[in-house]
Amino acid sequence: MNVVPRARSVNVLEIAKLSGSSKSAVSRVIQNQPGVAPEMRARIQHIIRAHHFQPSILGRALRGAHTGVIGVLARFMGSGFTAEVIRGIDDEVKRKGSQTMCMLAPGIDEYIRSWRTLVSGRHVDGVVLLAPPTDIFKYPVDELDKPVVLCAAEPPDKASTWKAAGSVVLDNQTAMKQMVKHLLDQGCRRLIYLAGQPDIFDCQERERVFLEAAAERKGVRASVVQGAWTRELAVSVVHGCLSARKQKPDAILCWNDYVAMGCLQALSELDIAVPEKIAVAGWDDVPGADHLDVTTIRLPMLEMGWQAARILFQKTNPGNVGLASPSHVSLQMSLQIRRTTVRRAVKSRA
Amino acid sequence: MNVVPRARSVNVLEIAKLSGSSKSAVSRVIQNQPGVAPEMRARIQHIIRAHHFQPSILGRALRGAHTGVIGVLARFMGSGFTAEVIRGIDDEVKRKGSQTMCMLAPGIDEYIRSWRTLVSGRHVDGVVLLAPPTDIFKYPVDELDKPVVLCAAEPPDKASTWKAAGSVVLDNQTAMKQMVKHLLDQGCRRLIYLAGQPDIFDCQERERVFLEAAAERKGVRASVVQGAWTRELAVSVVHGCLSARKQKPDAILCWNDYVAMGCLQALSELDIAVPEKIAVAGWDDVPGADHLDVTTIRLPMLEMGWQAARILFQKTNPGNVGLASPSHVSLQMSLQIRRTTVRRAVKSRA
DNA sequence: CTGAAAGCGCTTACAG
DNA sequence: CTGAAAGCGCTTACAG
Repeated sequence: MNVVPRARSVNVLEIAKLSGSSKSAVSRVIQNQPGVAPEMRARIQHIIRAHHFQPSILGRALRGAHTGVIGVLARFMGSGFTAEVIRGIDDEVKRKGSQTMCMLAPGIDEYIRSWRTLVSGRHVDGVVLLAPPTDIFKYPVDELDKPVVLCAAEPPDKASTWKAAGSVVLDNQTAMKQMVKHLLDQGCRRLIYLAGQPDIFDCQERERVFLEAAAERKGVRASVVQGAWTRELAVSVVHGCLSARKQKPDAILCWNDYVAMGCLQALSELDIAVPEKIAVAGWDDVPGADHLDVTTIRLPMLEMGWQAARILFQKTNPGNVGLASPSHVSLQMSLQIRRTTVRRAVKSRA
Repeated sequence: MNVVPRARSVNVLEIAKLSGSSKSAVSRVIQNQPGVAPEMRARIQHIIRAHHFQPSILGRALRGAHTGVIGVLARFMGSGFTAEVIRGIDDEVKRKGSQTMCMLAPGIDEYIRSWRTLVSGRHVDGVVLLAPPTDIFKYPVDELDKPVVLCAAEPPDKASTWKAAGSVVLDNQTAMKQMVKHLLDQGCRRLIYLAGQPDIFDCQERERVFLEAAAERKGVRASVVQGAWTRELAVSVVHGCLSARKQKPDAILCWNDYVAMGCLQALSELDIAVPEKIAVAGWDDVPGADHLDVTTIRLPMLEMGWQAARILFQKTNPGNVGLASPSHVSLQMSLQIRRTTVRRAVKSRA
């Protein structure tokens, strides 16, 4: 196959020739390094601008230098969560003059592969792992030479090679306690939790703290139901769940808002009054959840992204000593009380 | 700054040494090219597997060869549209054994910059431009050496340098005609269209075909209202719009479903019955639109992504002559009739 | 301050 | 079939 002659854009050598200097000088100017006479520096800068010259990231990357590109690895695009956190990361990355590159990798094998593509290919200065599959922690991280920040996940073993990674996590425990307290305050005593996929860190943690929070109060029955991962699955799971149990639950807490929608649909089909007979709550506060008046937990998705990018930059440029800000952040979520759980007299809706 | 000694992973030269051959042979094996003795080929393959060797995309890219990476440029992550189309692209790209890299670039300048990062950096074999700002067509495309496929956009001038680009567009005209016909069938005669951002191709086109479709029937008043780009803006725009007009509209068509939610909220605050007084329709069929029972237009987002990736591969590998499939595709959308527009007796909801 | 040279990891004519 | 060599675009010791 003959190689198509490529419309070559200008490169360092040409800039050097045009300015009557050398590649070295041009490179130093590009990076704002000393060692170039002021007049020559000005001349080179002029030529660079005149030709809209942008140094190739490839050459730079191959050489092992900074690329000005930050990688983000995510599993799914389906949820608003991924999209919104990426937006937060990108905000902050752009503010620093860098660019974001995202890759999608649902399964653990693809995840590892994409990670290698990004990192060992030296495309990027660092990587944000966004809600990685929990199996990721079985792989060592230290053989990789680029900084890593975890988003919505934490290594199980603090002593592992992962301890060098930064992290931004959600305080699931506090939020779940608030949620459970609210449901109990509404008079609910038989709680069901429709849990999410088991290979997601937040899902695991929420399931656990749900049971813990419910166990703190006497006379409360709490159980976890698996399999309702999507809205469609939730419909049939709720149907099955309610027909199988003698004693109906009086509250169903869902791992996300879409599942809550499926739950509401099933209850509507069964003619079960919400919230009178069964209270329903979701998680995430997706767009539309307020319009549907579903009680939920609001996630600070944008801030999660900002923090992740901030920490990554801190690791990427250790030069900026200054006031070292934390590399591990835990963010609070906020309970949004709406119609689907308010059973008491005081239905205060601001 | 001293360079941290990087944990070098194995490279072509090492594989060559280990197998007792040369870089050339290894490279040929990697690419399944002829010119290597069967036994040597087997030996090299064995070593490659044993060391989990993955050739660096950088070296390959720098040399101008295929990288197995497809670039996607998008403006926003906010809407489900972007996320879902990317998912479709990624599906198809993975099926071909390649990987997807996405970049976000809201404004035209960032868009151009990211495009150059992707293409002139030779990171990618080709690029999908997802709902680009319409200003993009002012920039020539032929100086770039990588294939391009447009998603949800078409160059205004078929004779421009853009004619080499593939495209997947939505048939806005047909869908809009169906929507307007449906509203007229429901007895509506005074239509308002809440239009989207003017630098988006689909928004421009839908605005135009809305007026065309309404003009086809006598006795129909149709007007376009600008500024209701988001759900929040929609609330105040609808308030303003209804207080300003003597004759109220009897149907409000919104450029997307979130805006329709804002519209419904405003009407609810004004105690205006939907659909009896005013019918409301959205566009996109986002998750939750069915639960809210909003009439809308469903977009084949996943298929849009599949098609874009298919066309791009066709351009990337012109070798696969076979049956050349089309490089320009127009996809149909489907009208979803729901509660917010059904004013006639026959309220058939399947 | 200045620039020639080596090298990052690959692929591809080219000569043997 | 086989391998040495050049080169993609950059950065960085190194010598002047």
